[in-house]
Amino acid sequence: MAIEGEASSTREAILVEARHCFAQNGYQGTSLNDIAAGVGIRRASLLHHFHSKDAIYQAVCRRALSDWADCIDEAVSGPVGEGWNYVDQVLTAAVRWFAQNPEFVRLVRHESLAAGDHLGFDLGMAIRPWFERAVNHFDREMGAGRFRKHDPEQLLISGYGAVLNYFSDVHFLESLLGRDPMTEDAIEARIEAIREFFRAALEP
Amino acid sequence: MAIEGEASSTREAILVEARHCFAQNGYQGTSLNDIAAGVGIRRASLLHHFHSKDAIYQAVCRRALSDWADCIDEAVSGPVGEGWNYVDQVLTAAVRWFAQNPEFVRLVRHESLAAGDHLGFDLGMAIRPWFERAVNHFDREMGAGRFRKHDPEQLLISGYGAVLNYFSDVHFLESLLGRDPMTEDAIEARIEAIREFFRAALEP
DNA sequence: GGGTATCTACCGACAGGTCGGTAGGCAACG
DNA sequence: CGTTGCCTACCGACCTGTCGGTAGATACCC
Repeated sequence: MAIEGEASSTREAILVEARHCFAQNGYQGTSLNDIAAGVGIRRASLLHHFHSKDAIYQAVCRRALSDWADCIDEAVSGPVGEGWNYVDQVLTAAVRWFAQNPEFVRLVRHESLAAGDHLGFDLGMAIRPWFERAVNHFDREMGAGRFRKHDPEQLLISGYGAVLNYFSDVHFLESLLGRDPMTEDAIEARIEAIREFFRAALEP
Repeated sequence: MAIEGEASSTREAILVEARHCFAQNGYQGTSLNDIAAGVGIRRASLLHHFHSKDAIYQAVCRRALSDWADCIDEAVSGPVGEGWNYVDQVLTAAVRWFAQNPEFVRLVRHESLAAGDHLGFDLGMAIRPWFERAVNHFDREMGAGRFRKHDPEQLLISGYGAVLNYFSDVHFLESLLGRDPMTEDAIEARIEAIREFFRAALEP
């Protein structure tokens, strides 16, 4: 259920360890030896389960994306509400999920930074349906006067940046703030700040 | 003057090409051959000017950081103003500089994602003085009632994410939006959106 | 002639990937 | 029951290519 879990089969163990390595050091920064060592087998044995490094990476990405899709689907599963409370509910669920799955966030960041070479998947295309749905929702709400008028696309891009950055650049924040940004208290404070900030910008 | 400029000496050409490569593909994803090919010399000739890959990277980082410091120093060089206009002025200058120096942004992103291995420099420590200065400014302004009350640290972290992300994840945005996010019009729209969003959140 | 800048040639380390082979589980068959 | 054949999981040895870095020769320039 949780994306950062334990392993049963060797294949599972490989996926878990590979996600950890790729999230930590990116595709280029991870060697098959690193993954194999983490699992406790040799490199040749890795390639018995996956026929290439690329195949491992894509499996990791596919799994991560599907976990995330589950989170979003669950968050928006109920009836579409109106006004701040509904947006707040979805936003909070998403942020909380990111906080619990920092490896996913770092994987995404590495992927979207990797740029030209489409390694794992086209992240933009994958997210697009949710993005457009959210844009339409904001359009409706702003049109109905329940939110102040902003460009919904720009708003979502800002939110995406403000949220994901916190969990991907943990090391940077630690040295900037001089404290651990991933303690339970710090995360709760961050969630609260994001909510307040968006509420301030959105509520009429 | 501009960070993305041309070269006079070979050493300069190396720094320019290296910044381009490191920004595009990160430290691990850039080989000395890549840089040398871009400059038009052999790898061994690179190492005549810089005694190691690390030395090149650190020189690039030092230069980039100092260029950015110049931008900030200039933006806050005048007398410290009050209220939204002053913040708006500094914010706009910073965003505009990021828009003109996307390689700097990608360099920073790669660096803050690289995490454990302090390759170039401690970015958090380097930015800290400006960060604290900004926190104090917001504290004063909020205390004086000229801004709505927020946690200044959280506010700045949100802003940092909302701003930098746009220029670092260009490829992601291109496939998400289905259009080029770096055209002049798109950038102006982005700047406007960021200003409006922060104004909405800050102004009482 | 003494530097400076560039080159070719080379090195050891390590990358991803292949190959041949081994140990053990398991079902079929005499 | 024993043996035969097949399968999965794993391993060590090896391949090719690329990496960062070094050494020495050469060409040019003051």
